[in-house]
Amino acid sequence: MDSAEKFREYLQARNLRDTSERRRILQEVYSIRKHFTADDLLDWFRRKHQSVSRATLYRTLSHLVECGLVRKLDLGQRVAMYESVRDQEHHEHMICLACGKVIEFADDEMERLQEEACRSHRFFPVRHYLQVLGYCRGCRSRAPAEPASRPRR
Amino acid sequence: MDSAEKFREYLQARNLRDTSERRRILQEVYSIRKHFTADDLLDWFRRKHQSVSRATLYRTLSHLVECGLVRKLDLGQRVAMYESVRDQEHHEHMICLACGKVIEFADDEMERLQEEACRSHRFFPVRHYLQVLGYCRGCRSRAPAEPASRPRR
DNA sequence: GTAACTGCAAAATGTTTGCAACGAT
DNA sequence: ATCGTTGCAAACATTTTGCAGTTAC
Repeated sequence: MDSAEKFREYLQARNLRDTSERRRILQEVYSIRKHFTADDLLDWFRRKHQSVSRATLYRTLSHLVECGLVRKLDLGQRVAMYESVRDQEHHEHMICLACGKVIEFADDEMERLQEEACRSHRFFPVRHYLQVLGYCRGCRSRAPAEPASRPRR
Repeated sequence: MDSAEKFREYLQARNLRDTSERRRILQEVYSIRKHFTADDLLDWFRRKHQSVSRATLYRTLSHLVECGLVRKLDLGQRVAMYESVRDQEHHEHMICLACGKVIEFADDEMERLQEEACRSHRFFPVRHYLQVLGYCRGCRSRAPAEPASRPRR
C-alpha cells in the first residue's frame, strides 16, 4: 500500500477530510530524503509558490506522525525534526553538536535489545531510538579543549 | 572528589566566579533524586524563600552540564529535563506519553553496543541514551484504540 | 447542509539576552 | 578597580489556538 492510500484510509477512519493541503504536504514530505523541520518544509513550499499555512502544516504533520507515515525526532535541538518513514527499517542517530551533521546507523542487535527491554517493562513503544549527541570526527579535531566555544545547532 | 569541589575547579579553570547562587543551585540539584525541569527547580527555591532568577538558573545549569555534573535530557517533551550525575552509571529512558512517567533501566549489553557504534563511526559522544516514547502499562490499557485522544504533558 | 478545514493573527511556551546595578577576585 | 554576575524585562523561536470564512462530504 502506498503512502497516499494509507493516509486516505487513516483520514476516512476518523472522519477527517481528504483536502488538497493534506495531499500536497504528504507528497512533499515523501519527496524528501533527509531530515527536515517544519520550517524547511514551509520554505520549500514557498519556493514553489505553493504556500501552505504554518498552522495547517503543523496540524497535518501531527496526523502523519499519528498515522505512522512520518517519524518525529527530538535530536536535542530546539526544533522538532521529521523524517518520512519510507522503509520499515529502524535506525539510530548520532548528531554532531558542532556542525549539525546527523549520522544514521542501524544495528539489528541493538534493535532487538530495545524491543526486548520494552517487553520486559510492559511498555508499549510508539517511537524509540538511540540518540547520541557529540562531535563528529572533523569537528572534534578542530575543537578547542578548554574554554568550550559552545556550538549551536 | 565531591561535586562542589569539581564545580569550583571548573569555575576557577575558566575564570568564572564562585557565587552563592551557583553554590545553592548545585546543592539543590544534588539533593534531588529524580528528573526535573528548570521550572521545577525554580519552584522548589521559591517554596524555600530562596529565590534565584530564571536567567541565572538557566545559565548555571548550562555550566553544570558543561562540567559534567548534570545531564540534560531531551525526553521528547517540550521542556528540557535535567538529572544530577551522581553515579557513573549510564541508563536508558522510557517515557509515557500519557502520564509522563519515566522508567529508567540499564542494560550493559546495550551500553556496550552504543560505545562500539560510536567507535566504529569515529564519533565522540558527549551524551547518549536510548529514548523510548510510548505508553506504560496502565495508560495503554486505559487508552482508546481509535480516535486517539492525543495526550499532552 | 453540516461538520471539518484553512489561514490569519494572537497566545502560549520555554529559553536566551541586553542592560544597569552588584559582587568576587 | 576590574571584569564577571545577577535580576529584570524584553526578545526570541517554535508550536498551538481561537475565530471567521471556506470546503469536502
